[in-house]
Amino acid sequence: MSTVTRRPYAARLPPKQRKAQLLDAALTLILRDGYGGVSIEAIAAEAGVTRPVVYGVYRGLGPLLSDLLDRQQARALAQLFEVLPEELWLQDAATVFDVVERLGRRVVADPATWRPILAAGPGMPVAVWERIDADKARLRRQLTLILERSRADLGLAPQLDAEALAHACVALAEHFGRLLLEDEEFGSERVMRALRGLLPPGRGAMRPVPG
Amino acid sequence: MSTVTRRPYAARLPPKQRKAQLLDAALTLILRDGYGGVSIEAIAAEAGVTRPVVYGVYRGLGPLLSDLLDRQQARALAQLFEVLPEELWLQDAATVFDVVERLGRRVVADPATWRPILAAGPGMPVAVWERIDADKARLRRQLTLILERSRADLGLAPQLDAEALAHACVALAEHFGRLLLEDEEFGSERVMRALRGLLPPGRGAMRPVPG
DNA sequence: GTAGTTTCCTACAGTGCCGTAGTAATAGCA
DNA sequence: TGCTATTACTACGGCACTGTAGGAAACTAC
Repeated sequence: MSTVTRRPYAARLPPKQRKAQLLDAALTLILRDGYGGVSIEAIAAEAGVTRPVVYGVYRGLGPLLSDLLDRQQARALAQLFEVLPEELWLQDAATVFDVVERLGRRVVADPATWRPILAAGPGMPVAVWERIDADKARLRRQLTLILERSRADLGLAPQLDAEALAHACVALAEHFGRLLLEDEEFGSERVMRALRGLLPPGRGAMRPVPG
Repeated sequence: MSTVTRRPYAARLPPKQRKAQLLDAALTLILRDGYGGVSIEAIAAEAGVTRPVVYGVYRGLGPLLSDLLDRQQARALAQLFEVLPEELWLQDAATVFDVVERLGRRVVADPATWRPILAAGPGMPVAVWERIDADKARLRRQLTLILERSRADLGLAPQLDAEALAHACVALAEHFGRLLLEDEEFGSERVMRALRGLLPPGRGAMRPVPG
C-alpha cells in the first residue's frame, strides 16, 4: 500500500500557451530576483510545472531567453521608435524636451518592460546583455541621423560630433530611466524637473528658442 | 607498482604572498573572461594551485572578492579624488574640461584598474556591483558639493538641481570611460575632441568664459 | 467505454562547483 | 642528517542545476 504522493497535474496547455506562460514566469523571476535567479529549474517552478515540460517546448534556457528577448525587445523598441521615429525633426529645444518627457512617461508606465532592460544590474546573462547592447547601438544610429538633420535648428556647432552626442544622450536616457524606476529619492516629477533644468537652455550647444 | 601520478607541488608561499597572488589571479580572470568566469575553482587553477589552498587563506569567494575590491577600490578612488579633491573649485569651463581630460588620461593609463569597474558587462557578482554602486554614490555626493560651490562661477541657474547634474556627470563619465577602454572606433583623441565639443560652451547651463 | 494522442510527471545519469577531512611533501632548523 | 612546522594535495560528500527516458494521467473522438 505504498501511496507515493504524486504531484498534482498542472493544467494541460497547448505548446503555444505554455510558451507564453513560461516567458511570463521568466519575466516574473527577473523582476523579482534579478537575472541571477533565472534557470530552467526556477522557471518551471515559477510556472508550477516540472522541468521536462519546459524542455517540451524549448530546447534549453538559451532559446527560451532568446524568445523572451524577442518579445520584450519588440515591446521596448515599439515604444522607443514611436517617440523617436526615423523622420523625427528636432526643430527646437521645446521639441527635445517633449521627446524626453514622453520617453520618461513610457518608462514609468511600463516598468515590467523597462526594468529588465534599464536596471540591468548584476547577473545578467551574456546573451541578454549583447542583445540590449546591439539595440542601444541601433538607437544611437537613429539618434545620430536625427541630430544631424536637426543640427542647424538646435544650434549645434558644425564641428560637433553628432555620434558622440548620441552616445551621451543614450547614456543619460539609460541612467535617468533607471533612476525613474529604482530610486525612491528621485521621483518622476523631480527627474523631469531636473531634466527640464538641464536641458532646454542647458543641454548640448543649444541656443534658446527664438521668440 | 601503482605510480599514481601526483600533481607537482606548487611553490610554497606564506599566506600574505599567497593572498596577493590569488587576488592577481582573480583580476586576470576578470580581465580575460569577464566576471562570469570567476570561481574558487578558476582562481585556484589560474594561480596553479588547488582549491584547498584558496580556502587556506580565504573563507570563500565572497571574502576573496571583497579583498580584491578593497585593493582595486583604493587604487581607483585614489586616482579619482586626486583629480576631484573635496575642495575643488570649478572656476570656469576651462577648469571643467581640464578635470575631464585628466580623468580620461587616468583611465587609459591604468586599464587594469578601470576595466573591471567601467566595463561592468554581464555576470558581475552582486557584491561587486553593490560596492561599485556605493562608490558612485560617494562620488556623486562629492561632485554635488563641488558643483554647488562652483554654481555661480559656472553660471548654473539657481534653481538647477545640482544632485541631478552630478548624476548626469557620473553617468557620462562612466559611459565615455567605457568607450575609451572598449571601443576601437572611439579612440581616446576622438572621445576627448567630442567632449571638448560637448562641454565648454555646451555642457550644463554654462556661460562662456568671459574674456 | 475504449483507443489514441497529447501532455505531464518521476527517476536517473551527468556536470561543475563548493567545502572539508585526512594525508603527503617541503623547507627550515637543530 | 633527521625533526617539526608549514604548506600543499587527494579524495570525498553535497548541492544545484541540466537533459533525457520511460511511464502515468488526462483529454478527445469514436
